[in-house]
Amino acid sequence: MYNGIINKRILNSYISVDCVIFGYNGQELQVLLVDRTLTNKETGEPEFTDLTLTGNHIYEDETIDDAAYRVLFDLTGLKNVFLDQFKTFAHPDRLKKENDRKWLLHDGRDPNKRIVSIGFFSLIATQSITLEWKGRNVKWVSISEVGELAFDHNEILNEALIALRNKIKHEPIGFELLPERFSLTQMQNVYEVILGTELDKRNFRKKIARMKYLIPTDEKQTGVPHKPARLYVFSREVYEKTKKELFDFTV
Amino acid sequence: MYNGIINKRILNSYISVDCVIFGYNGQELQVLLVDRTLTNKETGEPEFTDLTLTGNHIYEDETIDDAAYRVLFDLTGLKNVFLDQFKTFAHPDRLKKENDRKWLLHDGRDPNKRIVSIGFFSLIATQSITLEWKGRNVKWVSISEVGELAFDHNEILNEALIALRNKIKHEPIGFELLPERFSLTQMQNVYEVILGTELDKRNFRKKIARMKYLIPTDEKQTGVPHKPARLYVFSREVYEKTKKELFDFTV
DNA sequence: CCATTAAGTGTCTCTTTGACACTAACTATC
DNA sequence: GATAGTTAGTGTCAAAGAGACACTTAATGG
Repeated sequence: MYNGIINKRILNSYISVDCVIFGYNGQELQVLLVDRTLTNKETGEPEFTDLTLTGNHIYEDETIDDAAYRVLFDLTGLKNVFLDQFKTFAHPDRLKKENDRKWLLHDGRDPNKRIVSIGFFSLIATQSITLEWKGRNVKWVSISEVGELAFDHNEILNEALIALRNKIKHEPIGFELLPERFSLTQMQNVYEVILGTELDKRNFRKKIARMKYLIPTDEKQTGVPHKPARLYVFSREVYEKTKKELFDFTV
Repeated sequence: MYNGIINKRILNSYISVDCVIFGYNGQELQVLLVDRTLTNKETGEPEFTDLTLTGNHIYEDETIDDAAYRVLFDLTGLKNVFLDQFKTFAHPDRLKKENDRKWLLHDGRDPNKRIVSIGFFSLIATQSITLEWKGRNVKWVSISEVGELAFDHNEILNEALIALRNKIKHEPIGFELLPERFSLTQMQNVYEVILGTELDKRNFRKKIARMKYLIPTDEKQTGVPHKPARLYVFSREVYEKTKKELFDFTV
């Protein structure tokens, strides 16, 4: 709602992108977080530690998408990554947590300066990366185990999850979290952890049998102590050909 | 894709909201545009004229949503308006059209300064407003008749349309474009013009008969030269109660 | 070779979709 | 006040999709 405003100075702000990077470890949906530890300049003792999403400022000559791809590339070394701009955050108080103020001061930044952040979410196959980012520690954290994050990053993460859930209901993006070749059980698990539902195996397979862009290969799992699953690949070409505007206005 | 960058100066920018305001005149989907005419300071002659979306800068103490509601309120006088933040635009060249440069110079603004714009779309019942906005001319233009707009506003409008089409497939927002009491035929027309499809009257009614939040009233149309239609109202309470997470991952 | 484990498969019922055509109720005009 | 014009409102059938449900198969490990 329109609540009125206090002063009429026009907001002039740095612009950053924040990327919510989702991964899947075979069991759970995870998110990649940066471990931020502030050491006291005099004593060298760690003063506080917490976790943030990964983000960076946008440069002057750069598009928003380029900035997001750059953040992802710096962090993961990957270039062709699924990325979706889902929402922009600019609440006047979004950097006002005590630790955040300390951190910004430590970085030489003005903790009273508002920063607008454009939120992206990304899906990556966790097998494909090694973690290192500008000397900071990054780690995978299961969605269910994410505690309090810096800034407004809990809000950004929640909105990203909502966007992800909505998107996966209508577009085939689950495979982005899986290796190039994957089994249908893996795919089903991805849907289950994202949507938080249990799905019936046979019904799930009936459903995706209609999706012609999931192509069975001759390959099977190896080294598993049970019947090995057939592996599938996602065909973007087939997908682009077969997708149509679907008319469902459910709800 | 990540194309590299030319300089590494951090983007510092004004932030604006741009609102794509959709309306419905009983026949077509329309959008509210501002007629921008630049008059030569010396001769008083109009130098050029074009159309823009409605937008404004965000103030320092204001949330993004507040700014968007403020823009809408200033333009329409309406306070409880459907509003949806759909995408943020900040391409480095987005203000680089010739007329835009002239316009910015005329306003005393730096035409080389990049401005980040947060895009919203809004649905309003056109009957409910009278048009006046800061002395400028605003007018309804049918979607099919929108020509070239200022800045990157064609792109913003296109993205807004995509967002609107996606949203109306899954959430009951069509009534936002209609008077408080509306007929089912009106509702069907709204879906048809937004989705660009023809719908079967009986099937449409079967479908929305399941939507318990469309409540028939005792009232009927008057003054129409044919059988008068029953009027319905949308019940937000019923909607909030009956909506559930639907599990459809079609496509 | 036996136990364990996950893969893979079919049927039935119920709901939803989509195609299709006539009667009802009001106004305007003659 | 009869008639023409116009849109409202309604039901059925066939095809497709959703959802519930249980057994056999193929690998490994001991």
